[in-house]
Parts: sequence; structure tokens; C-alpha cells
Amino acid sequence: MDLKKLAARLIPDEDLPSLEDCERAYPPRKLKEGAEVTRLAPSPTGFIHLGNLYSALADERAAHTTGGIFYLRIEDTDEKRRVEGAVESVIRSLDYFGLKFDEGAEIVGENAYGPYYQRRRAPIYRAFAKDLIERGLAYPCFCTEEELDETRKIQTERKEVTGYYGAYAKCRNLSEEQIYAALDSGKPFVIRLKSQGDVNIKHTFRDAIKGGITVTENNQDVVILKSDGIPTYHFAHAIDDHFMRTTLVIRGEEWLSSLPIHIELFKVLGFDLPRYGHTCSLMKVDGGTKRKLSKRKDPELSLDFYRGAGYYPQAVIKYLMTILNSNFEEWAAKHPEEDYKNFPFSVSKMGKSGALFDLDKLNDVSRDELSKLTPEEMYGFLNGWVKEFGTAADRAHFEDREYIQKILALIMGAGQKKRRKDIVRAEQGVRLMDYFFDDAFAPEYSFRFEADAVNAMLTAFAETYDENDDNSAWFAKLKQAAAKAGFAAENAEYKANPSAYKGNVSDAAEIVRIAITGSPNSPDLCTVMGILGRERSLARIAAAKVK
RNA sequence: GGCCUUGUGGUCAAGCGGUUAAGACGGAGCCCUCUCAAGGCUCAAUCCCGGGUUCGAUUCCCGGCAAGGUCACCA
Repeated sequence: MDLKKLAARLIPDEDLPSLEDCERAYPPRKLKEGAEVTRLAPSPTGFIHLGNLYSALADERAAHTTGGIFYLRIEDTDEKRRVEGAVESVIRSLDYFGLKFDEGAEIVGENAYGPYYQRRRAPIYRAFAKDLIERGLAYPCFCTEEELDETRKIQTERKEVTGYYGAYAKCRNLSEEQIYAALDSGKPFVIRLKSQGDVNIKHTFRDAIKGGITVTENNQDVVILKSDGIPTYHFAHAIDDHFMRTTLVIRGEEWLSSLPIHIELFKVLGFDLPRYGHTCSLMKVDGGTKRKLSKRKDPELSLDFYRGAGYYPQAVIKYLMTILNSNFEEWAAKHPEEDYKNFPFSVSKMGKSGALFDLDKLNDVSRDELSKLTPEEMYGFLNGWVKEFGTAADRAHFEDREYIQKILALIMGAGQKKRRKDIVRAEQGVRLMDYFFDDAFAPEYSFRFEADAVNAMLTAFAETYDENDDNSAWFAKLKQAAAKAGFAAENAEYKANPSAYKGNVSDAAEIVRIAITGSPNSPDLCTVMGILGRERSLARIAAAKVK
């Protein structure tokens, strides 16, 4: 059979680059030894989620801790999956979390290895497919979807491996006449790889994350060019990661089972294999068993969830870092002031099994991260959230920057040796400040004491309150008032003889606290009252009295 | 079902032939204290099961079992 003639008939394109042209156009990168070139390669479909961010962070760290390149490639070979604005959304989302691409689709930069949209690289794929046909390593297949379904059914019944291989690969050995007859009758066709592999041969393969794994040779005659002439993922992956000079392919472990295909593809194309690292997917518990986080069922997978709830972007990143490299936490504890970017990230230290997504842990990391901000920075962060997600009242409150910052200085314990860690995320933090605003202060008083005791305490305290008192003077007066209202002024007194008192000083303080803040818990009451001012503090005390 | 991957406290996990089996989150308690938060201290809780190999296995081997992934002209 004249393969050259066949190739020309199958792929008649006139403007295809030569194979040498491609090698010349995309030469090996000039980077220092050990620099990793990694990529994020999403399809322009649904928007980016936590799982993507997790894997993108691994890519980004691997590249940027080695002085390499992190680029964005859009895998748009499936027209049906295209969603308008998805690319911008990916870039914006990653940017929100502080991850930046060095090159790629819609990225301003050198971009010498583009185009980064696979559809725009069609001539390259077609040139290589044509070459494969000429070398007898690929062939046209005219099987219809129905025929394929039928053989799959038969294979399932016979308990054989499904797919297009061996005797089931009907079009693999079509005669020249058959091929041209089919072509002449205008039958649509795909191009398949003529696999040279043998499933009885196994190799061990070194995965950068999983370590040694056994891979069986591929024997599937996979489709490399679809009937619309566009490559499948497998083919595009091999060609792009070769010519974009990717050194390390980090991707989800769902790709592990197609690794044999990729190995064979690189081999027949004559390319060196990049290194691979297959990450485990983030899991969650559902009905007693673990399962992969799912876009549809789990709101916490959507990045919008974190934005809406007001998580601090860097906190999410640091949480992800603790999952990525479990020694990160230890390092961060030792270097509290250092940027997480200085952490020596290592692909080989990544976990081998799927981690359960842990909201408690995220909250802890987040609390810690937020406690490091200054009140000014915190104002900026909260204000950003308020503008986008807050109520009209929130926005009005945040107009008074000075007042908010005074509150934040208190809530965060600014200036104290021990920072407070009350704020976990913006939404909760903003609600935490509600009682400082009269229009948001809607207390449901629930005192643990009789009306008499409550009123006596409130009255006694109001009589002596002086907004100019410092903390200790304030507390001394509270003690006085407590004694007057029948509470013990000193802890020791109360402990010695509880029945002689209505309660302890702390109980007395609680009454005032509930009157002022509506809650039995709050930061330093003296300061709270100072921020509210004399008028409002006394008004609240009066309003809280039990009728 | 075939193939591949993974199995250390509730969660994330270090350790990889001899350890009192780290640490963090969460839980319980104590201290501090006007409450809360923070902080300090203490406690409870783990090597999937069965066989080997070995003087000795959480660590190595073999079998189970369980969980996850994958079997498209989707990525």
C-alpha cells in the first residue's frame, strides 16, 4: 500500500509545517539546571474549583521554587465544552489566590511557545498525524458509534477488555481498495494509532509523586484525530508537552490509567517522555465513605464559596500547602514571618493518598493568618468583602473607617503581646462587629439572674461609670458596683462563702456585658464601652434593665 | 468485572526492620482570667486483616479485605 498517497488523501492540508519546522520553532528552553516547566491545562468549561487550585498550586510551586516556568494552556479540543469567559475566569481566580502564570493563553509575556489554545495548533497535530500514517503507525477508521457500541457489548458479555484492539480493531487491516472505497463514498473517519504494544509486557515507571508504579503496555488503537480533524487529549498532550518543553506534568490521578497510551504516543512520535506526577484528589466523607469532591454536590469545592464566605486567599493557599507538603506546617511554625513562597516545596513529599478536605483545619489556618494582619490591612480585606457581599448596612458602617479600625484594634488585640484570633473569615468577622452599630444591635437578653439582681447591678454600675477611667479603674468600679448589688467583689470571697452572695464578680460583669454587647462573651468590656462612648453605653445599660 | 493506585488516632500525617510510634487540627480537662478568644500545661485516641521472612516487623514478601480511580471521536 502506498502510505504516502494514503496520508495525502487523509490529510490533504497544504500548509502543514514540517516536523523539523516544529522542532526549530519550539527549541528546548534555556533554563538553569533543575528548573521545572509546568502547566495548568484546563478545558475551557466549568470554572476552576478547589481541586484545580490544589493542583495548580503544586505546579506553580514546582516551577517557581526551581526558577522555572508555569504556563497556561487551554485544552479546547472539545467544542461542546466551551464556555464563554472561562479563560479569563481561570486567570482571575488564580490571581485572587496569588498564583501567576509566566506565559500562556491571555497572559502578557514572552509566549514564545504558543499558541496556547489547542485549536489554534491544529496544523502541528495534523502534520504529526500525517507522518504517523506515512510510517504505517496510524490508520483511518470508519467504524460508526453504533458498531463501536456493539463490539463493546460483545466484549463485556465475553468478559474481555473493552476497546479497539487486536481482532476487534476492524479497520486496522483494511485493504487499500476498502479504504479508498469508503473514502470515495464520503464516509467520515477518525485516525487511530496502530498500537505496537503488548499487554503482557509490564514496566515499572517512576512517578514523581507516587514513586514506582507498574504500567502495562498499551495495545489500544486509540483515536488520535477525531472526525473533525481535531486531536484527542492524548495526542495533543504528547505533542504540546513536548513542544512547550514541559518537564513535569502534574495532573490528577484519574490520568494514571491512560499513562500507557501517553507513553506509547511519546515513543512513536520520537519524543522524550516528560516526568509525571499524579496527584491524589481531594476527598470528603459522604454517607460514611470517602469520595472525591464533586463539583455538583459540594459547594465547598467552588472557589466562589471561599470568596463569598470571605476566606482570606492566602489562608486557603496555606491550607492547601499543608496538604501538599505536610512538613510545610512545621516550617511555617519555625518561620512565622516568612513568605510561604520561601518554603522549599518538594513534589516527592506530596501525599500518596487522597486527603479529606478538612474545614476545621482551614479555619484554624485562616484564624492564624488573619491574626497577623494589622487593623489597617484587616480593614482593607473586610471592606473588599463588604463591598461585594455585604449588606447595605455593612457598607454604610464601613464608610467610617476610623471607627471600624478602632473596633478591629480591639478585636484583634493589636498592640498586645498576645493577638486575639477571633476572625476566621470576612463574613463572620463582619458579623462579629455588629453590636458596635445601633442599627445592627438587636439583643435578645438572657440573664441568668433574677430581675432584681440584674437591675441592681446595672444601676450601681451606671452610677459610677466614668468613660475616662483606665482599665483597672474601670474594673475597680465594677467590683464596687458588684458588691453594692450583692455580688462578691473578689473571687476568693465568693469561693470561701458562695451562699452569702448572689454571684461572683464575673457574674456581675456578665450582666453588664450582656447589656452592652447582647452576649455573655466579648473582648475587653472596658474598651468596648470606650469605643461605644458614654452616651450609647449608658443607653444600652438602661435599655437592658428588666421591666 | 479487568487493570492501576492507596490503606498509621475522628482528620492531615512523620517514621520505613529494634522508637515511650513525632507534630498539627478536632475532642476532654486544668491554669491564666471580668466573659470569650488567645496563650501555657495535661489527657484520651492510631500502625486494615491473615500468613510468612527475621532474634525482632507499622516498616520487607505473599495472600485477603476495604477505599479510590479508570475502562469514549470528554478532558
